[in-house]
Amino acid sequence: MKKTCTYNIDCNKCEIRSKLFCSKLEQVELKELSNTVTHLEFPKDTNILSEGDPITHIYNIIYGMVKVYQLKANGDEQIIGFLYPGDFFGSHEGGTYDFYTQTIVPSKLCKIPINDFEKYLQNNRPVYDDFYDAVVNELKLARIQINILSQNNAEDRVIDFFKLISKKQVSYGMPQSPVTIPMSRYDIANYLALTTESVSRAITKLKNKQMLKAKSLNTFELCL
Amino acid sequence: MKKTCTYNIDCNKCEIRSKLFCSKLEQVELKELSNTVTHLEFPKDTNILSEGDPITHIYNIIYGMVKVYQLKANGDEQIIGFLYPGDFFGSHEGGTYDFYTQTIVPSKLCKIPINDFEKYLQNNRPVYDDFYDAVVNELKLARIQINILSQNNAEDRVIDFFKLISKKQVSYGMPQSPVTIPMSRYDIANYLALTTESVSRAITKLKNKQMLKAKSLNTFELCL
DNA sequence: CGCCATTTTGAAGGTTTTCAATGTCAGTGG
DNA sequence: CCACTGACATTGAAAACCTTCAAAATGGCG
Repeated sequence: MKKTCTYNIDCNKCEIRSKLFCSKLEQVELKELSNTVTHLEFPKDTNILSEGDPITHIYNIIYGMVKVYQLKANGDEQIIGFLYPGDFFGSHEGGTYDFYTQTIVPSKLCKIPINDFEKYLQNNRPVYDDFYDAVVNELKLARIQINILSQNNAEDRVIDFFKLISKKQVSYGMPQSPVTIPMSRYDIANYLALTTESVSRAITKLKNKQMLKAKSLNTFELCL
Repeated sequence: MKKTCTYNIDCNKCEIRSKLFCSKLEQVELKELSNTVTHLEFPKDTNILSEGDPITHIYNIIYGMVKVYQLKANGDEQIIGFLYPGDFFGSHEGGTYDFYTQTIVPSKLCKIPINDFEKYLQNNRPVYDDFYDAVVNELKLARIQINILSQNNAEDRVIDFFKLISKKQVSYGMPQSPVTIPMSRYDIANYLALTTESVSRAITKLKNKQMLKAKSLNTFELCL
């Protein structure tokens, strides 16, 4: 699969608009926005942007999933979040992005030029408020990750990871269980600051304890 | 030492105003603010507010130091930050605070009623922008902590902690080194998700490696 | 000066990492 | 259609590191 672009978007028909700042825009603004956005389809494992790139766009996730990561001092990557449809990334970092993003499954993104976005931010207070709330939410998620990492027990971290994904699913209208894990064991391990082996062993133990039931390699019934 | 209150503040004479949103206020607003703020002096280890308390005030730190922590699912506390003079805490959580704060040394705080603060937020765009930047900065600090915690090596975490404090000192106009550590080994350990013993051993090793030179129990020359 | 809290040091035990090998699954080509 | 391949996941065993529990040392403060 190759990257495909779509122009002539009609934002009024957007399937995820209700979840985004766009829902706060006036009809006039929305019509205007339709002319500046691009829809992009990316295959799995596509880099969208890198730390240090000049900020040019805001990206909304229409479908698929994106991982966000930083590089640590030693050069290793550290995943700081997984983005679901309705999530966005790309702003509040000053002049350049301060993280990397990569699709982990085939994904469709909506790309808005930063200048247009800034305009709405300046002129439309509800948009600004919405955006502000999004940052606060990111902060909460970061602190949840801190709480997860502060447990030095692989099993507890993995349990928390499944709970986190379960909650994410609920907030995106999916069922609480079973949980679908599109990310690789490597990505889970990275997010939890463990090795893939430790994640694998923890999952095995949880299955033995009947706390997880594997429906497939990436789907689990939760009994936590 | 007991808590002492001061009224009749003159915000124009505030020693930390330049570091705070107040520097974005008009003279008229500042005069008005002077009538609503209170200055409070607290001894070491005083709880200022708890998770779940209704949001009533914004607190600015004039001098001293405050630790911010959350309670984990198991009831343990998890420190998520240390606040220096010029830092503030108390908003962007909805109706209630979602963390605990406690002084770790004798501290003087400036307490602003949330209603007054919200008014400036609504009416004065630079104040809002300033405040927004503060949240973004908190997010960056949270992600730094994630990067620290993702290293499963006590020595590396402790090194990063010293570097972090060193940077904090610089941004508050203090020298890069020596570093002064007002927090207890317990607090350091908690922030780093280690035990006090591990922190102590890591510091000993770093001293042996000449990477740290202890000038006193809480002051270290850095050679990192 | 002496007490008490905090910090440091010690030894044993437990968990994770590391390195290696095996197992599993999807996609490819014969 | 099936065997093969390569990426990913799981399992195994040894080593490394942190935690735990205990004891000694240090430093602040009355």
